[in-house]
Amino acid sequence: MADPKEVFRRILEDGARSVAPGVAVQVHIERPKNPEHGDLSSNVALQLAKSLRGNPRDIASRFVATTQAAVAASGITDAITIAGAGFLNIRLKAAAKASVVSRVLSEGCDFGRGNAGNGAKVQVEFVSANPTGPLHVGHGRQGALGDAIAALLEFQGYAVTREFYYNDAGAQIDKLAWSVQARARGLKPGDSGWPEEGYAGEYIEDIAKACQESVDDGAAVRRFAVEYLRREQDADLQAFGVKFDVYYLESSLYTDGRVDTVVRTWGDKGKTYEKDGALWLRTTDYGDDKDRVVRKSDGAFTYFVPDVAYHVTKWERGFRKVVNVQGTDHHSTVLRVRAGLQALGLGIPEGYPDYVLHSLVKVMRGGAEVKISKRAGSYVTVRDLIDWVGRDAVRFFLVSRKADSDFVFDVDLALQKTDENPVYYVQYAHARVCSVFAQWGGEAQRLGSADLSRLSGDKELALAQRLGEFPELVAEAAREFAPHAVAFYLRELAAQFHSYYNAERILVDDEALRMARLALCQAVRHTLANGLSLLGVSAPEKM
RNA sequence: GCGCCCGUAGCUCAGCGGAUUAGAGUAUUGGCCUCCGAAGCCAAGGGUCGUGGGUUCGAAUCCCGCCGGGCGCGCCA
Repeated sequence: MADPKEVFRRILEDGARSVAPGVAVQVHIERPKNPEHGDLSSNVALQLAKSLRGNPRDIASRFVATTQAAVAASGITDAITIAGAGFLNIRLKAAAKASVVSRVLSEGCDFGRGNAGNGAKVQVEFVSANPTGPLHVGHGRQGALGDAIAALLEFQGYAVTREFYYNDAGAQIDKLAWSVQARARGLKPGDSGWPEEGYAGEYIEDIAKACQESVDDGAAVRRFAVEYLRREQDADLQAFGVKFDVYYLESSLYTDGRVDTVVRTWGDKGKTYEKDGALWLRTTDYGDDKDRVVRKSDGAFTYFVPDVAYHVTKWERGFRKVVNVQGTDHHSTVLRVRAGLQALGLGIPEGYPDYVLHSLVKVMRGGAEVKISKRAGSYVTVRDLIDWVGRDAVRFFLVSRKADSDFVFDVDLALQKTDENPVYYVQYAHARVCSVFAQWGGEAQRLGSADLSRLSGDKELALAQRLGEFPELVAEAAREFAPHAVAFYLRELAAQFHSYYNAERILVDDEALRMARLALCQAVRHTLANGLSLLGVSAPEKM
């Protein structure tokens, strides 16, 4: 059976053409919060009231009259009823509610997959940490967010590339090399002769110890340190379950001439001018509050030039959709990069690329904020979090809030193995289903022929309806780059499942009923597993 | 000072291209283990949606002011 919601939508769309010919209206179908208002509801009559200048309830009754035959033929409900200001409500037949179960069983790990992307190339750039130290919790949030966004887009039919961009050449790399050299010479942070703004973390000493290069060979030390930290970051990312397809080096943009090309093109288009010994770009032409320096008076380019050159490569590589995941502390670069791209006149759209900016992560443990770690010095690392609470909890927690709200990571909560801990609560629901199947001992394939009309209780039908929301939910989460919606959904689904599981016995003697309930449980298991997989969290069979 | 973001139950947060009585979790209180996992379930209480205006038949949702908090405002990245 087709999705009841879509059936209802089509009936109302046809109804709208007849009630209000020539008026364009988007039919929204909602699931009312109040069960007295039925299972599905639409406010289309209220929407049309404005353009038709009519009473919403009169328009609603015209809808009821004109769709009567279609409703009767649809099989999903007995009648449309009018309520309140003019809402059109329907109560679904039990069979319509349960029908989603057979769909989930046949689609399995593909349940929820969509094809909005239709194979289009998308790039998600995230983490992009410079190789000057271990990854911090902010990188963790980016990793969890970016990877989940990438997974959501893949699930909607996009060809996704996960990319990591890093600066292997700038001033901060010089500082890194100096810090390692100073350590190798026996200096410690704060000693006289320690480089100004040098890196103080313990890892600097590790690098100094491991480095076989001559202390005086700055270039060699620098190369060694960058490689060392890249390896460390990769190990952390692997422990985090994040894999990148492309690592893009900022230095390559200089060596292949792309930076020069960008600056020259701006000049050719008359977008730059000299002032105070520097070269400036007219970013104010594109909404910036002041123009920006492109080439400093010492002859070096500012960071945002290679940034723009980098985004040109994204466009040239065929990515018409690009999502950059960054901290809100970088929000000023958004306008600048877009302005820089516009100034090149390459026909790149104004809003290119998309950004998801996330705010800061505060780590709490034992009622106090944790600000330092031994390894990194001044910040808590991703590795610290994984060591404390495990990868699944870190990934689930870090995507469970919308990106632009501050996040307090409660280490003690993440360690609890109780219902207070959302990730355990969701994983536990999955493990419970698996446990039923282990006791049943039958073959899951047989569930496809279960008679779903045996599902009749309020809880099981509500659970089935909840499953039916999953495809639309993930589609919207992908559109809005909002994986937190998936985390919320999973928590609600888990709660509903636990409630059902405690209220009803699954392995009843009545075989037909048992099979129907097992089919429902299996559908829940698939949906939980699919959702968790999008978030990069495992779905354990036992806990 | 300017720009962006946030302000919803004691706490942590959803909802915000307007629409039927504002949601979830947690905390609090009271129930539920001969029976598929009590790592669970059920029930109750708890909110002037920061604040003052405006638009609308209708605003947590859209617009403006104010208050409170975060981030950014470099010829740093």
